[in-house]
Amino acid sequence: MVTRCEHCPLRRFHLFKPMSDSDVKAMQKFKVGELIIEAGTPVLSEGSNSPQLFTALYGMGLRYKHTSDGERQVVNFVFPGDFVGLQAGVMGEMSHSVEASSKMTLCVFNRSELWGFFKSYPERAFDLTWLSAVEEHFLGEALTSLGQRSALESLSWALLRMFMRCERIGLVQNRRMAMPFRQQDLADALGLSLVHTNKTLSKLRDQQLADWSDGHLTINDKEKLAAIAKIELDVVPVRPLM
Amino acid sequence: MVTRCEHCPLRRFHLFKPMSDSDVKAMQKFKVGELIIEAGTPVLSEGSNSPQLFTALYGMGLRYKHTSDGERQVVNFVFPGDFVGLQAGVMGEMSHSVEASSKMTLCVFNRSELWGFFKSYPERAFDLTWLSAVEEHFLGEALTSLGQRSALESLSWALLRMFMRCERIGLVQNRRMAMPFRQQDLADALGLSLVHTNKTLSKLRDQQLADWSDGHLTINDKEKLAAIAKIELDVVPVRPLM
DNA sequence: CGCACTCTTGAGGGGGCTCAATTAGAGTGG
DNA sequence: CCACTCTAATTGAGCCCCCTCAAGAGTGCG
Repeated sequence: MVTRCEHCPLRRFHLFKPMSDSDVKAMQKFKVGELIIEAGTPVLSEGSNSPQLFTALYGMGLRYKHTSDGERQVVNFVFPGDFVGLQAGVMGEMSHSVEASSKMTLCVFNRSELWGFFKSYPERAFDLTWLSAVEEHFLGEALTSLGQRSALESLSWALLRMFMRCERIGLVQNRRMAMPFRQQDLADALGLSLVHTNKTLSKLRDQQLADWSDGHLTINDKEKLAAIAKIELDVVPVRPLM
Repeated sequence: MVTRCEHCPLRRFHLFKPMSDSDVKAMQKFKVGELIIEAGTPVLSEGSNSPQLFTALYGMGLRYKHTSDGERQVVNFVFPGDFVGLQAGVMGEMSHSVEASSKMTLCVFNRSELWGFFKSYPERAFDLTWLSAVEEHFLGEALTSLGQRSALESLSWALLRMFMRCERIGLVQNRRMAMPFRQQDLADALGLSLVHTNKTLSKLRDQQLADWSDGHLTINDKEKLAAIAKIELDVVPVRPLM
């Protein structure tokens, strides 16, 4: 049972730029199916030349790279509405891997049709570039977080960012959301050791700022957390949905 | 005296994806002039909604963000051939600022024509997306560098990256190139303190690995430096030139 | 019940931070 | 031509945040 784009459950959220009817039709023509995978399954591999592109529909995952000494850097997290595989689509291969952290459903597109898609639907091509720019924006922010902030600040930033992203797509109920990642994932994202990540998370819990345990994140006071993270609360930019 | 795109001095370098005649004509129609600025001059400001987009033709600059506590994070460096302002073009505003570190010449494009450009030249639109993906790739690498590497490794990585980038566009002569940045710029890029950056640069100099002084960078043994930086030597990806 | 994975907590050491002072070079103006 | 200023690079001293090593506890699974 494949969801048709006109019934896409994500479209209604204001996080996404509104789509015209012709946008929706274009996507429906481009979409070739759905992929359902279990937690822990790889979606795309670094260096691979995948024939497919995806949009996350349900579930969460992470993007990561391997360094030559076997370490892992988590580049970003994947939430519903995120587009996956653009690099392979235009550059020919992925510079990072993507893997599911929970059970995921992804819309599948054929990479071979991407070029025709660009020609036929310039508005959507524009949106794809936009999306890429949003991604770049986010990485720039992550870089800043990593370069300038203490562990407490970095973790506050990361948790709050994820929380606010998920709020916008209806995944937060009662100030609580599912967070299927491991502490190691967040540590690898922020360049911290697992041990120190754990201790800092305890600190956030003790101070009642953010409680991440049992696979769920609870945030009661976003203002306080934002003050520590040194970010504004109103800055989840609107982005296109592909 | 404005350079016409068919005489663009950058096109001949293999760093860039070859351009077809129609590509060149498209760019010539899109280009509205050149901007020449002195070192220290801002090109684009964070949050600004610039009416113009640029491609660096000569000179170097840097991209940076300000954090709410007044610190500065250098996101990336700008070299000839880099496209500047894409974020403003698609998202409506820049998420970082760009400023010249040396005297620069930039090709100028009108942002208002970007949308028409996308419709008229889908190949070029595709290339723009590609470029954005390259940028994302680079930021991912930077994130890894910052998150996983020691100061010595990070600095080796950064210097070697810049050196190899400039080699590809003919700016290296006799293993030596102009490097108009300040130590503070590099420190802010890598999330290091100025003091420690300085001491680590001395170390690289003592070990005869990389000598950056008097505004010039000399690298004699790329292999050794690459070993420290933990990167391969053959990985400056081909990218489109806009 | 043993193995694997994740989270947790303690102890000790070092890489990179901050504070502070000096040197060198480039203007600028009297 | 020299005093004054400003910016960039340099070097020393002391300290702390975060790292590594190590061990233990909780949970799910074959």
